[in-house]
Amino acid sequence: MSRYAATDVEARWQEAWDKAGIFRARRDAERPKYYVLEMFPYPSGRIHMGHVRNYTMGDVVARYKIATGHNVLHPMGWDAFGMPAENAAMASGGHPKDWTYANIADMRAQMKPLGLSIDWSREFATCDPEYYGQQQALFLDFLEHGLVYRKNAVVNWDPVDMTVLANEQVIDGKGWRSGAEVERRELTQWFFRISDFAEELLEALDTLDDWPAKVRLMQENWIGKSRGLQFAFSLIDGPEGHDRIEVYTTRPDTLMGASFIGISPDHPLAKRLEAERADVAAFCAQARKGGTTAEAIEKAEKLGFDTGLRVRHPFDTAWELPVYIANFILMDYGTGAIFGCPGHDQRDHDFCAKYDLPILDTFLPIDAEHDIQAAPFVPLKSERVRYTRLVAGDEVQTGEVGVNAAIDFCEANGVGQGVTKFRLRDWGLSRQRYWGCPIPVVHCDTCGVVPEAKENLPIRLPDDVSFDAPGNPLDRHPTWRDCACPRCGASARRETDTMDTFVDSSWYYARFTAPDAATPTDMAEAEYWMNVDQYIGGIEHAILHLLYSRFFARAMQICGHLPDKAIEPFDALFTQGMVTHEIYQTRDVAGRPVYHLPEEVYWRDGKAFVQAQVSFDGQSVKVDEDAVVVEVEVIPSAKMSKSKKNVVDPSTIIAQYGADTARWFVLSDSPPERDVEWTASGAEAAHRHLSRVWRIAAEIAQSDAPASPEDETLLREMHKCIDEVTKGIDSFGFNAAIARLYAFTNTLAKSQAGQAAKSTAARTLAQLMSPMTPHLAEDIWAMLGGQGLVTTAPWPQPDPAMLIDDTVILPIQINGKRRAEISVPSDMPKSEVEKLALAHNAVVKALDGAQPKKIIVVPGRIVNVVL
RNA sequence: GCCCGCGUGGUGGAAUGGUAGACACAGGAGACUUAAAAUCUCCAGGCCCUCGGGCCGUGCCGGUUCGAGUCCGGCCGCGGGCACCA
Repeated sequence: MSRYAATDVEARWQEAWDKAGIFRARRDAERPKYYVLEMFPYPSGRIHMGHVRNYTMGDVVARYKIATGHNVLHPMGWDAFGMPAENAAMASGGHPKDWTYANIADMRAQMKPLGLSIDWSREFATCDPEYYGQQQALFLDFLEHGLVYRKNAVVNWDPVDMTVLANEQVIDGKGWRSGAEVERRELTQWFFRISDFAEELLEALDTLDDWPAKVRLMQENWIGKSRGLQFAFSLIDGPEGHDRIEVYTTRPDTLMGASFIGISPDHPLAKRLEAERADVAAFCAQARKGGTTAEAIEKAEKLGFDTGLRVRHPFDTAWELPVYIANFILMDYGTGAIFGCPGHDQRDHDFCAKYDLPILDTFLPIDAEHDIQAAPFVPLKSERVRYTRLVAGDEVQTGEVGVNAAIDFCEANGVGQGVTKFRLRDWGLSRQRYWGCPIPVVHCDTCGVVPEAKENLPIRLPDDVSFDAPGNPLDRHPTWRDCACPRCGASARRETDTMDTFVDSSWYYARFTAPDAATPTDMAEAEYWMNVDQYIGGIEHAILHLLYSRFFARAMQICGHLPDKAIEPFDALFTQGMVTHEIYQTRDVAGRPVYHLPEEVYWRDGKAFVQAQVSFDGQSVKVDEDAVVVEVEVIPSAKMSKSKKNVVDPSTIIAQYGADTARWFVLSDSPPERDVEWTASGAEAAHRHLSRVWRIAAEIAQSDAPASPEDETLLREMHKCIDEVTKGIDSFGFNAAIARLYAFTNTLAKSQAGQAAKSTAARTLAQLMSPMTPHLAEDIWAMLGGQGLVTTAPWPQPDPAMLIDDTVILPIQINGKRRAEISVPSDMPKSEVEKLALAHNAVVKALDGAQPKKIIVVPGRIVNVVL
């Protein structure tokens, strides 16, 4: 008997599926539709194990849904714009477009051998002009509907590379590429009005029952709804036009503990003073320095500048408070001004200590001493406190009640009003980059900012650009900017900013429903295919991508590009874990880590070793055979990265074992939402198991064993397996489903049943395995005379009668501890079971003639005798 | 600082409040073989044992329950998200 030759077999079945066209999705009113989507990849050039895991999970779902009679849409595309392409161009002198399309071709070639049930006829890349042209059309529609606007905003500006940097690209206050000190600069940028949807995006989270609670919570926190009081302090002798300072607070119950007013360096009052006074200007310049990252902020010293101005406290006009400009106050949250309450806030306490301002309390612990001068008293909102001053009254109550009472009191006394604020800010989409979707607007001297005419779309990126100088190549292009004003026809300039790449990924799922449509979507197709029934991807996109997509779906619905039902585009979301791998590390003489490839490491007595590495001047030099052997430090469960030398290339694995092995392994060892560690032995074991299944099936195909009493037992096991595997796949319990398949394989291997029963069992096993290991399943199915393709064969149904055993083994507990067991017919009435249990030796012995206090019989489960 | 999640054998993990450790990895013993590979069989939480079994055991302490890995409260540890957010 020959062995299972995975690679040949897999290529053959992929061809068969292709020929049969079974993954081509077409509208069909007869069958229920099912849209399964995995987050599309960035075309870096190589697929990695994370991709394999992600797309395999999607494929399991897709194939299962095909087998259960659904009309499945399972598309694939490329998130193809972005900085790596430009960086590669700058480094090697190529063109981002060539680099990107070459990478797409490479990755597609690596992906196809996985045997995914993808409808490749729908494939597109976001850098295709056909795609980004439709994105430009969407932008124009958004503009018309007031969903996008232009305003000045403070950004991280790299003065050397001459571009805006995302917060993630600012490290220690310096640009990640140039190393230059990042400046906060005000630029005119385009923004999506996502904050207008804050309330709706928050409330709709409650409807997303099939999303992970964790993701919903993260979005909830990101949107950051808060309720507080907005009111004004009147300014004494302020500059003209500045007679009050508006502040927002979530703790109005601390209003009587105010010590100072703080305003942002970007506050209109600060700017006014800055224009008039050199000392203020110097301070503001100092305060604006440094990035806006968490890290930069953490290190920055809290600085204040006393403007000399004073305000009056709203509840006591004789009470005057100083106005400081402070570097820690943000202009784009609340009103850009705060009142400082040192008694109940650590930062304000530090600030007041530093600038010698009074520290007052407004409430204290109920039954403990607290020295407010030494430290602020910061209770939880739910903690009960003893109020000591006005506004919330002087009763004992929780902070939460105090806040509400304070808002009511202030409103009743004409001091401000209760307001709701959100942390969510509008989404700045302008990027000073070449490799992105051009923003389709024109700057005209007479007409101002004018939307491009739709018939001029797509506004294509020029191919002839150079990356030899910093800044945006579109800005430097000799002719690309020149155009005619769509409104007056005079010569005008194109906008050279491109869109944030998150825009590209915010609507691709909708485009897949009609990838060739002449408008962004085709409503008939969208009506049929939307929503995505199952979306699968990494938790790292829990906030930005998923929130942006939710916003985009709403915006597209408003513009008539999506049906009403699609405002929440993803019905179910699954976030899968990473594929990790051990790191093998030694150290050179300077103590710096040296990493070793898995194949350099060998194991003895559970310890890992490599040939010694000797280092001269930090250069690691490998010494020859008879050199010292060095024990390696093994760091488990690490993210795969080239620099740590712990990357496993899927293509290598597929060449060695076949795709089914890789697919089986990434699903088998851990629950899908958790990380899974890739191990060579695990992969080998997976391969060994698949070969075994094939061998068992091949033996069955050639056997002529007659029917036997064992048949019934085997078929009962089979139906239980169908039931459990089906439930496992339905609930994303792929690892549990696979464990069940292992168990059933063992049963089948040992069974003495006849050929007919075994053949049925093996064909069913092939069906149950087909979502995970489709090639092997087809091969077995064909070998055992299955009709057509196993991929399209109807999913097996468990026979309920076969799921119930005639007899069950019932454990008997005495006082909750397992002491014995009895075998009883599964339909035996409780009273009979009780009698049997009481008659059992162990029970009689334990009772010692006494009556039991209580007997609990859980049919089919357990008996508990309480003494 | 605020919010959330998770702690089960040597390892990954399984277990609608009902026999804890399924299934697998690594390990051990054996069969087949001249040998190896491949394959197959068996063992395997810990501690005792008169070989029937007994005691302990799901991070720690307590609670609810006939019964808790699972529910509740507190602690310890690890991981994740957010954060000059007023």
